[in-house]
Amino acid sequence: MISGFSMRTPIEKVTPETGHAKCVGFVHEVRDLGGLTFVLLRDRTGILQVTVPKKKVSPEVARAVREVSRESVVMVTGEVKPTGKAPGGRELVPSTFEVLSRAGTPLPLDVAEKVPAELDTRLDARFLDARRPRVAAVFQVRSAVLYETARYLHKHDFIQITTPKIVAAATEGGTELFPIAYFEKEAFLNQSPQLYKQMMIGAGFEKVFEIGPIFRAEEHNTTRHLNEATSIDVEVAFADHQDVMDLLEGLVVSVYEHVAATCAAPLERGGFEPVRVPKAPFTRLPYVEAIEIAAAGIDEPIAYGDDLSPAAERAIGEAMGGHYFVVDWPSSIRPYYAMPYEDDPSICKAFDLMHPRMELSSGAQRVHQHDQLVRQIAARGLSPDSFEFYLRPFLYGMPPHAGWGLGVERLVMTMLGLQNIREAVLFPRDRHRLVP
RNA sequence: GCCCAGGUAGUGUAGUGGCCUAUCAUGAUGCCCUGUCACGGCAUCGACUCGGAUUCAAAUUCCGACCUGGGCGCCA
Repeated sequence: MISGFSMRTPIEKVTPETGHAKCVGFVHEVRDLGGLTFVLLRDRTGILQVTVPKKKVSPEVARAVREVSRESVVMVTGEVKPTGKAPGGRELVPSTFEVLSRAGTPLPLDVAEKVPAELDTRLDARFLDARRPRVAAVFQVRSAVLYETARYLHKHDFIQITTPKIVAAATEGGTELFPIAYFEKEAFLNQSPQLYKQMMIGAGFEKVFEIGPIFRAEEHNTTRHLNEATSIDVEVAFADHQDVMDLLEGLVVSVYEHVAATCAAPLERGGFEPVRVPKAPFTRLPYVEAIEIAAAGIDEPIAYGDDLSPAAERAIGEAMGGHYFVVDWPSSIRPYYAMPYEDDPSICKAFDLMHPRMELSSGAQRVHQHDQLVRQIAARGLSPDSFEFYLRPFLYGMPPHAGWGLGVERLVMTMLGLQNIREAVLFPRDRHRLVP
């Protein structure tokens, strides 16, 4: 009878001194030498060698070991014995060996990874793929990133909010939205909490953040875009772009430090190098200097007023060698809500936080005066009437404010050197993938 | 959306008109093996995405569909 899982010993806690132990996990590998069989038992903390001398164990144990398949779930009890012949200097000799759930054969992919599997194959069988220590490490890091982000912001007196993901209209512009049926009305999945967090500035919350999903219906097909992503969104009242850049770089450094401090073991099991904590402050590179660096580094022409292409970002990233901000962007290529400089309205108080490989975050001081917002919307050829829902809070007292949005997947991806952003999501949604 | 490259056993691959009754590895199944740690040995199993065309002959060439990867655009 199965009982007492709470009494089991995590594999990383099994030492030569453990004595009697109960361990549970997956059968990572079976090596049958004839009279002697080695079963590698894996839980999320590591791998333990179970050594089975067939003539010295009970017939029931011998039969269970003979019949077990790779990746079956088993519970094993027995004596832990110190030995120099086994990994970790200890092995478990079973007195009971119970198969709790037998894995079918053949497996859709090789968890032990003697043969690699393509990402598409892996995502189709993500439940198996995630058993691999490398994949498990990614999501332990992602969890640590989210934990430290929330802790850091709470510690800085932020209020965590959650805002609707089902919205009535395209409010921010610049991207395609997913239409959905909302009873008798048409609705959309929200592209960004931008306007809601600004409303909470209008509500006097002063410092708000949200960690939540964002949806983009863009038909891109790259290693750095998702149609459903997770965004860390921050908005701060009585702050300018410099203030929120300081906050952002402090957060990024703190997140790296927390991952370095808490995820060393899973990263090592997963075959990752230890994370290297970036040094603050990050360079603040004016846009005009950025395009000069880009122009010198790439063949394609680049002019003032162009956005930075991926090739340009890589060229600048190579020159910068670490995280950096691009600041003082031309107002013409930033959204209507970015605050122009008072002395030169052709540039604005917007910024991007860059990792050498790609953009991580965008932010700005926002326009907080209703009249100015209306003018900037109109100047972009948009109709202020269709922004009524957005503009209304600005009529009744809106503090000056600034904020940013930071992509969780890109942060994890660049932190760990992942080649494809889909690796940083358990169940990614891209142009073609809707299941699992 | 545009462009490029692909689709061969469960997985990863080799194979550019006949030598393919399709390579190798891993896996699965059975047998042997008491110190493996990518265990080893023997045997067996298992695949050319779909439809059409060209040809005496197609995994291989052509057309279409579907699917996948990547670059760009857009975007974060």
